[in-house]
This record gives sequence, C-alpha cells and structure tokens, in this order.
Amino acid sequence: MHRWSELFIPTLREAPADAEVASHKFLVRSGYIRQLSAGVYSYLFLGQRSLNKIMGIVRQEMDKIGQEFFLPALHPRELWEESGRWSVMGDNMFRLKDRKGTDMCLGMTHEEVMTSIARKELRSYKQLPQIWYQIQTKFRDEARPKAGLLRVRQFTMKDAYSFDIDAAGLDVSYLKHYDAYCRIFDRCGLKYVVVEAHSGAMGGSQSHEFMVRTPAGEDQIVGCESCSYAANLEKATSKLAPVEDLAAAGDGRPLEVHTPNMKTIEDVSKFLGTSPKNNIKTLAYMADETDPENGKAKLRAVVALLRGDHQLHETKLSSALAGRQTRPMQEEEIKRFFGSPAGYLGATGIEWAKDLGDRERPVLLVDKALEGRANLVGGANKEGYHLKNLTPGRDFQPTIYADLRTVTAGEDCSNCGGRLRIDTAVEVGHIFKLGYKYSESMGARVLDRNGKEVAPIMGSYGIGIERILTAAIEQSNDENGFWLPPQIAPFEILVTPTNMKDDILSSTALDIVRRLEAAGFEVLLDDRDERPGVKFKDADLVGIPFRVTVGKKVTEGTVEVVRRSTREIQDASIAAITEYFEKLLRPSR
RNA sequence: CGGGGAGUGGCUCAGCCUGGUAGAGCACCUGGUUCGGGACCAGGGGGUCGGAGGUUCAAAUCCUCUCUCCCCGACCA
Repeated sequence: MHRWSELFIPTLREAPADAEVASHKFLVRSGYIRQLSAGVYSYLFLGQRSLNKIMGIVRQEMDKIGQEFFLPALHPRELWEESGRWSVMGDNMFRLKDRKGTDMCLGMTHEEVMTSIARKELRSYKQLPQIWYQIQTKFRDEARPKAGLLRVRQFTMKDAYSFDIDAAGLDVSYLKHYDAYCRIFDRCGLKYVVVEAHSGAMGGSQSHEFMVRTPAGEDQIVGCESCSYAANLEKATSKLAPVEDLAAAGDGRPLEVHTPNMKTIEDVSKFLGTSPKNNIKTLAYMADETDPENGKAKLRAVVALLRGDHQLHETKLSSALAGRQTRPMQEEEIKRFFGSPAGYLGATGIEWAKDLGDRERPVLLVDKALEGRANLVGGANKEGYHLKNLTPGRDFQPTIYADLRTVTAGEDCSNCGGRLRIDTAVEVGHIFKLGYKYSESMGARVLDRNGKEVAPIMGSYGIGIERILTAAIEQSNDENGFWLPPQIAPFEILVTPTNMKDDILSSTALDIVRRLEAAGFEVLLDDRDERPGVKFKDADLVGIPFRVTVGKKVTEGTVEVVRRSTREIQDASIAAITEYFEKLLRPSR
C-alpha cells in the first residue's frame, strides 16, 4: 500500500522563480522532478512512476514490431568519425577523454552503434528486415536548455532503427513505426498531429513528426483548417494567389532608376509606385563548403532571391543547398561580393554556378514564387540605384529554383485551397527514412537474392519519453495543478480521508484502498495528519486523475469521487467502489 | 556565442542606491487548541548573503575578477 505519509512527495506551495512554462512549474511543485544543473534533472518518486508507465506503453507497442536492445551511452570517437558525425555534431556533443587520453563521447543517438552491430552480424537478405530499438539516456549539450523538461541536455529516448534490403522494405518498416507511434500516443492520451517534416541533411527521403500543439512548444506547424494537410513550418508549402506582372518599361531591357536612400523594399516600391509583390528581395549568405575529404574549411557565397513580401526560411535555404550550413553575409563580405552596400543588391552581372556540383562559382537560389515572373524591380548592385524590367532566366541565370519562403497563417492550402493556420507545438516523436547514409559510410553489407553485395537501407525512429509527460501536462492544467490520463499518471486514484484521527474515516479509507488495490488499481492513500484543505490542494496539484474523498458521508455508506479534469463530483457507494472504478477505468473488460 | 536579468535559511523575497556586522512570509521542530479547500496561539532550530581578491576602522551593501542559474536571440540528427 502506498501511504503518502511514508513517501517522499515534496510538494511546493510556490513555483520556483526560474520556472516559466506550466509543465516546468508543476513538475517541480508537484515533487515530480528537481533540477541538478542547467538542463539536467532528477526524477523523484511520482515523476519516475509516471515515466515508467509511459515507457511501459512504449515498450509494449514496440515489442509488437521490433526487438529491444540496450546499447552503451559511452562511445569511442572512431565510430562517430566513420559516419562523419564527430565533426558534424560540433559543440552539441558531449566529449570526454578516458585515462589513456582516448577521445570518447556521450551518445546523442545510436545510428553508429546500431550500424556497427549490423555490419558485423548481418550477412544475408534472409536476415532482413530487422527492427531494433532501445530506451536509453541521450546526451546533447544544448546551447540553451530551457522550459523544464522540454529542452534538456540529458533525456530518455526510445530510439529504433530498421534495416531492410530495399526501399519497398523500408516503406513497410516505416509504416509499422507510423502505426505503432499512433498507438503509443493514443494510449498515452495525447492529442497530437502528424506533420510532414524535412528530413534534414542526412539524405533522408521521407519524414514525419508527431507534434502536440502547445504554446510552450518550440516548433511551428502548419495545418489546414479544411483538409488533413499538416507540415512543419520548415517544410510547409502553400498556394499563392497569382500576381500580375508590371508592364515592361521602355525597351523591356533592365532599366536603371535612381533610388536615393531607398534601402528597403517598402521604400523602393512606394517610391516607384509598385507593390512589394513585384520586387525581388535579395539575401546574401555564406555557405559552409568544407571538404568532407580533407576537412578544409571553405565558404561560398549563396544568394537567395524571394518575392519582396516574402520571408526566407533558413532551414529551407539549407535544405536547398543539400544540407550545407549557412550564415548571413557580413557587411564587408557583401560589399566585396556585390560591389554595393546592402539595400541595392541584385543578381545581375554575376556569373552563377550552373548547378550545385559546380563548386567554384557562387550559388543563386531563386524562390519558386519568382519562377515565370517578369519585369520585376530589384537592386542594381550600385548604391542608390535599382533596376526595372528584371526577368529571371533572362537577366540572370538561377543555379536552381527552390522553395525558400516561409508560409504564413491565412494562406491557401496547396492541397484543397482551405485556410492554413500556424501553431506552436512540441515534437514528441520523429520517424524518418535514413536511406544508405550509415550503412554505406560504415560498411554494412549483405548479399541480396542474386548474391550481390548491397548496403541495407535504414530508417530511424525516436520518441522523447519525458516530452510525452511534459506535453500531457501542457495540455491539461489549470491554476491549481495538472491532471494526467490514468494510463500515464503515477497513480490512478488518490484516496483522501478528510481526518485521519477519525477512526471511522481512516479505517474506511484503508478498506477502500485495500479493495481497489486487490482489484488491480494503482492507488495512493493520503494518510497524512493534515487538514483537509492542505490535502485537497495537494490532490489538485499532483496529476492523479481521480480522487476519492472519504468524509462525512461514510455514515451514509458513500464517498465522493472527484474527477480532476472537470472537477465533477459524484457520490459512490463504498460497498461498490471497485465496480464504480471498473466501469470508469476498465470499461473494455 | 550575442543581449538582458538574478544569486541573501528548504521555498518566495526584502535589505544593497546612502557601508555599522542579517530580516519577513511560507516550510521545519516542541506543546496546546483545531479539522471539507494551503488554521491559530506559545516557544524553538536553521543563513560561509554564490566564490575569490580588493577598498575601508568596518562590506550582503562599494570596486575587480570569477562561477552558476534564468529569459530573449543565434543554434537544434
């Protein structure tokens, strides 16, 4: 029997001063967690119980499609050099040396370790497909940990990896995970959306994120109000209303106009009496062209062109560059490259790379919204001057056209024309098709049906365990505390006798707890010698979805059952209390 | 990494400007009265004022350095 008086449940009347978001405040106030250092937390009794239940659900569903492993968190440097991520991960990876001075790191994910097992052991297509997963501590030296358990440096992740002989097999493994994830989040009682996500620099082809909408989130997701379209902002597209091009001025060739001190699109279009939609926004970046072979650091100029009223999305920019890192050009670099200060930049008069493989010349990325447009206004690369009549493909040759712009709320869905909305959300799960990146670079090979050596195709799938708890709290809280779905709450029922010194109340409460426990419920008895008000306040705080108040009504043979989420109170017969909760919590049986 | 803020008892915070040797509420311990929404009375314990150095007769308070934490931004397979 779990007696509150004997347990360590350090509830706080006030939230710690440094807590901002609801889940952070309540996790600390309810005695679920305590902070050790920035982004590093201890999980106490209630918190660990809840996380254990979440992991139990994850394990059950994952066991249906895969096999549980447990891999080391401590990895040798060589392994990460094989995949190239020792350098790619940069400061986000915790690194250390052992006593011999050998470089080691703490795992951020386990593609390398899993692949190292696969390459040693997998020999034949007959052994495929394989799905291996684990629930493990992950370490990421986040530049800025924040918001309690939302963004931390040490956390628990369920990560899974699939190995298939071909893309069709990967499709199957991917779908299995998609379905398993839906079951997991459903069973955890989360309201979530699945969005298309960009698959990142790792050469992935398809990717979905499982998101929980909450203002505390750090990701932005786009959703259609009319159809099922949903995507991460860094991937989302929309349908744009057509724009009328300006009539050609003069002979139709680029025409220089004097625009003194007109440095912004707004100024220029006002000055010329045009709309920003007929302007070209020119943004200058430097991309990392470090040679992966010899590690020689190199930068290359990248210029992005967008419609004047559009915003660049830097992740899209990076994706368009096959994952290269970018940063805005500095003032000096701009002057050197364009021969003009910012405000008058344009794409004319520069010889651009023909494709991304052409590593010598600068890259010109043009947003798709400018494809087919004509007679636009843009900078002349000359202080105080802009050009009219600019037509992409004629006056400058784009390296590629790409989707670079940020979708904004209220635009039309490219699927159905419905209205798009944007919400912030927390990512609780992410699945994606890795392709051959790890199997190829790390030398995993199996023989296919024809006896030919091929690299297996991989997928990788993650779930943030603590984020499920955090998201659940963000979804269900009020000024007094929070409530968790029974499936992931540390206890399903809290039994609160209003006065422990009253023998009838305390013995009735004990009896109720015994019977509920015998019936398989997870029950916490608040047997503390506290005033009722104190117990009720704590009961509201700690996330347990149901409370049984054992009070005056015992003389009538009843107790009160309080549903935390709605505050709804029902009298229930003491004699039939187990049946009452059977109906409520185990309706399928 | 850039910008901002904060470190004083377990928690929330005052005191700092204007230097004189630390205080409130909550929590905790003892006794009593209470007992359906964070009780009351009486008594009590607990603080290297984040750390180091400096100025001064005297430093929580002024100066320098440093560590830690929080917020905004950058970053985020």
